[in-house]
Amino acid sequence: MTDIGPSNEDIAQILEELALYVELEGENPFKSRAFKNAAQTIRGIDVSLSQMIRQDKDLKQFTGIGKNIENKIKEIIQTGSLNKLQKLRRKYPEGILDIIKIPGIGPKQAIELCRKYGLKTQEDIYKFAKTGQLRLLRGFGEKKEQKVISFLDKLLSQKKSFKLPEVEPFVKQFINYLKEVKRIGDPFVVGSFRRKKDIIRNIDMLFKGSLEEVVPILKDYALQKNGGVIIRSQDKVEIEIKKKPNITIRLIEPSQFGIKTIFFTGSKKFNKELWEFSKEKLNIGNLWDDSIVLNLTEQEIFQKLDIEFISPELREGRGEIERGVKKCLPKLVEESDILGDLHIHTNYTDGRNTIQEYAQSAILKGYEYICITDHSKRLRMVNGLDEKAIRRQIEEIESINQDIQGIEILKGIEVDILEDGSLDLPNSILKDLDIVIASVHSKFQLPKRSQTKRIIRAMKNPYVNIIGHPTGRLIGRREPYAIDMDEVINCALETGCILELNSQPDRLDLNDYYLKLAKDAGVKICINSDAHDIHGLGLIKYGIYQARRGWLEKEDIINTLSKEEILKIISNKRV
DNA sequence: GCCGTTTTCGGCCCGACTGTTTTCAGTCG
Repeated sequence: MTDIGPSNEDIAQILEELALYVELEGENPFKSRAFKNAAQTIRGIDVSLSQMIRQDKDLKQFTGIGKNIENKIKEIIQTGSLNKLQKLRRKYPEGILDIIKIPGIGPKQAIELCRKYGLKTQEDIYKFAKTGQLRLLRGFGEKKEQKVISFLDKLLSQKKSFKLPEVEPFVKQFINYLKEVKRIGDPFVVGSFRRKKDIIRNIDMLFKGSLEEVVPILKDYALQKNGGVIIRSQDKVEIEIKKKPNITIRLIEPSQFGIKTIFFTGSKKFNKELWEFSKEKLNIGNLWDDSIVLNLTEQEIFQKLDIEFISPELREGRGEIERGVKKCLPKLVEESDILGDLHIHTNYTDGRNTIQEYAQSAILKGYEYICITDHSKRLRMVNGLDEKAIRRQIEEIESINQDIQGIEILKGIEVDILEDGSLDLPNSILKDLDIVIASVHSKFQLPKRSQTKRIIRAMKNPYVNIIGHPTGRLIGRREPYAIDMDEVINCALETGCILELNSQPDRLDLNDYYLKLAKDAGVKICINSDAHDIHGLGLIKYGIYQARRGWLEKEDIINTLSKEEILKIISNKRV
């Protein structure tokens, strides 16, 4: 029997939901955090927990999973859910977890809004706020009401959306189900998922097959997931599963598979440009429906158009067709080009593994080097390091380096950029580190002018090598802070500062658009995992996706270079 | 909840910010 049980991501989501309810219950806050930590750990594990349980393997080997959570995971895998969670869901109004997601409203106020005022969904809150009633409540006022309104204005107007890593396991499992269990021929994912966009609203898939053949299989699958199937037309079926993106399945004539693959991979803008191009090039009316492309594969169609094959990640209408015609598309970076990770948090601060453990994992990943970059002292909440602690860490790294084979551990820091652009640590300590990442972790609301000045001042410090997550966005939760990216890019070029592509799934910062801007200007990028445990090193793959969308080649990225070459670049800036 | 352990229970994430409750609770990073 093929694995159709809960994926690790599913389990992580259930534990996260539990964490929220535990918070609502007002239980020991550390309990809630334990569930969140476990969820985070599980996201990073690349073996299926369902499989591990079947093989009777011990889950307690993972940090953050003890006896209790292990039992909960077993229950999730065996029953698809958690009794405790079901009870809690019944205890509170359905929308309460969405209410907590509104910035400025926490568990205490969410409960009060529900219990006292009967506001049970985000829509309820929105209406209440719009009529000026929210500001009258205890703990609210005009400003807070406005904040709530502007957040919900944006959120309620858009369709449900998902981060790529959230849907990846779901899609994989679905394909596996079709191939292994049902032996459906060649399910093929297209659309934004194939283009590896950071946000996915819908999964598009192509099948060769007939409605009669496919629908019962899809219904069977949807049933197992408590979802439904909608037949939209003779060649289009949609699967709806709660808390997952819809899957749109299109049934394609085998002779048209190639051209439909291009069409449904998109993007719209790319399609329009390709369509225009084909009209002239091949002297045809409609590329999507012309006999000239029948029975051709996607590759063959590009050949026919005399265009170099354009990777799906590039198909956004940003000049890729023109470059394809000239046969000079970028040779996009691959994960195997990456030789090391330069942004890692250990248990000195908010990371969950030791330097030693990271080193071992990095060796297994085939890295030549890693750089340890814990937080600086201002971030007290995570035990940010002061000079003394850094000295201690430097000593430990040097001692490990003496004993360890096959990898070099570099000494670094992720130092906070303070409000005025000065740094949270003096140069006297920064100069003793191999790599300094400087990041903004506070005062996100500064006006554009001041925020830009702040970052530029940091970049001009000779010891700052990399600007961490340069726009500070948290996908779906926090907008990027206001900065003049042109100015930042220019300054990076002038100072030799490197911009980070942070691979955390909710950051992916810089985004694809800015990456291309930076690349075109000649600014170097560093793709980092920002790992908080050893499994987090694997997140680099999402950074790679984004890098490819941003046209990046191996040459644009510093951590494709050897350690010696990187250190040379850094010492150049310090002169 | 988990972890580490001097194996049985105490420590774990604490301080700044916000808006308004005027002396602080709730929220956030």
